[in-house]
Parts: sequence; structure tokens; C-alpha cells
Amino acid sequence: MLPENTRRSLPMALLHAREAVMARFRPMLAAHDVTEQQWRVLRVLSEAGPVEATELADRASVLPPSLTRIIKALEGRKFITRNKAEGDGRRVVLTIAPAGSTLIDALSPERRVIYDDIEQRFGHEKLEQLLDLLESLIEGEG
Amino acid sequence: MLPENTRRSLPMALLHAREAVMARFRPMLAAHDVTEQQWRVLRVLSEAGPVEATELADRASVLPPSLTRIIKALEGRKFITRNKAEGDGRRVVLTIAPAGSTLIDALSPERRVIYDDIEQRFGHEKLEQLLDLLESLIEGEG
DNA sequence: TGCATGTAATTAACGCGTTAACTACAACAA
DNA sequence: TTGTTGTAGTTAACGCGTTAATTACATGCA
Repeated sequence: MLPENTRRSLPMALLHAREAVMARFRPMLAAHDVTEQQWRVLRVLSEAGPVEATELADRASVLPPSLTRIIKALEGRKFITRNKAEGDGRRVVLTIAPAGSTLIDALSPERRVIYDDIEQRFGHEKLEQLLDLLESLIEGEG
Repeated sequence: MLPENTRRSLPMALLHAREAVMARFRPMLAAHDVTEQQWRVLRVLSEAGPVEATELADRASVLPPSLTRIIKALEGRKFITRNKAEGDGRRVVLTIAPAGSTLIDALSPERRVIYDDIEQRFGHEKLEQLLDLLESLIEGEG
């Protein structure tokens, strides 16, 4: 059945939900001149160590063309370093730089506060339930 | 508590879920050279009749600057018409045109099939549950 | 070795999201 | 009537999403 009102439309609901959540994080990122995607890339590099571009794009949920632009921006600010992979001139290896680690460390506490607040207001049980449903939806459609 | 793996991160999960769902609709829209946002605007105009720009942007979940661009594109293809409101030279009234209605009618059956398929694979119960949780999340954060 | 095929990354083109600035008009008060 | 304040839309600037094309390098086969 088609959703009659847009509020019960799944694509719309997912869009609005994401907007609502990201609105909480955006000011923090904007204060440090980092976009949401740049932040995801930094986090992956921080947690996973040196990674090749393809894997980085996959882990950070960013498309290759976007990653190219993000790498340029982050490299320009010395948050990351970019090197060719030894043994394969096509591949590129990205590594987080000290300035990048510093930013991660600086923002993590604030990030924790925001996430905790969302979890507390929404409810731990409901959050787990929602994550389960989303995971199931992704599995089924992907 | 911070999500340790990105798969259990709420923003990520919402992003992926939306991606997964939209992937089903995108080919249909692309086949008719209509973007997702243009489609939302057309649907609102189709269901709600002539509407002013501000209300249209709100209903279609599109920001004003985006709406300006969308209006240009849709007007250029004669899918909608754009007129000044009588009595207030600032306001703009948008109306769906015959070509726009034709597109809506042409795509609605296909849209129904896709939506039904998602609901069947995911489960009616779970879909309702998911929509409830999303609505609750939006309420709490918005 | 040389050529075809495949792969990683980049570039290009276009549209939307986001924020801020700007224009045009309306409403209201002096 | 005039000047101020407020509102509706638009424009501008920048970054990302998306798709397609392109470049650089690897790999495999003759």
C-alpha cells in the first residue's frame, strides 16, 4: 500500500530522522570547520590505522569521487597524509596525521555527551530496537 | 555510550537505511529524468493543489534555495506553473501543469509496486514499528 | 615483448544541502 | 508620505551525492 501521508512514508521518515539527529552534531563539527563526511573519514583513519582509499571510502560510507575531494581538503589542513602503496602504483594509502588525531581527541568528549543525551531522551531500549530494525531493513534491501 | 562499531551508529544506520530504500526508487525516477526532490515537489503539488512556495518547501522537505532551483527546472519542462500571489507581490504560487500530472500518473503504479515489495520483504509489522520509532525519534529531537 | 582486459583513483558535470547575504515587497508607525 | 522593521524569495558560495568518462597502472595472454 502507498503511504497516504508523507509522514508515514519510509524514505521521508528516514530523511527526517537523520536530519533530526544530525542537527545535534552539526554545530560541533561546524565549530571546527569539519564536514560530516570529513569527520567520518577521520574517524575511520583514527580507528583503523593506515587504509587504502577503496576500503576507506567503503568504511566511511563515502563515494570515491567524494573521497578524492575530502582527501584533498584534509591533506591541505595536514589532518592526514597520502602516499602511494608500495608494489601497486594505482593504490593510495591514507594515514591520520598528528593534527588529525588532535581534532579527534578534542571532539570525542562532546560527541559522547550528545550521543548520551539522545540515548537518554529516546530510551536505550528503543534505540536498540531501532538499530535492529534499521539493520534488518538494510540487510533485506541491500 | 559511544557506538563502538559504525554499524551501530544511529546516524550511519539511518544513512544506510535511506540509501538502501532509495536505491529501489532511483532507477524509476532516473528513467524519467526527475530527481528525488523534484518528484517530492511534484507529488505535493499533485496532492495539495496550488500552494505557496514556503508551504511547498516545508511539505516537500526541501530548503528554500533548493526549491528555487527545482521550480526553475520543473517550470522549464512545463511540469508546473509559477505565478505571483494576488495581493502580495512577494509570494509565489505554484501549480501543477498537465504534463506534471501525466508524469505523476505514469509513475504511481510502479511506485506502488516497489513500496509493496519493500513492505512484503521487510514485514508489515516491522515497517509499522520502524515508522513509529522514527516518528518518536523525530518528535524527541525536533 | 606487446596487446587486451581489468582495476584504482581521479575528473567532469549536474543537482541538492547548507549557510549567509541580498532583493523585493509588505506592514506599520511617526 | 516617509522611514523602519519584517517577510518571501532569490542568489551566491562551497561541499557532497550521483553517474559517466578518463587516466594510470596491473595483470594476463599470445
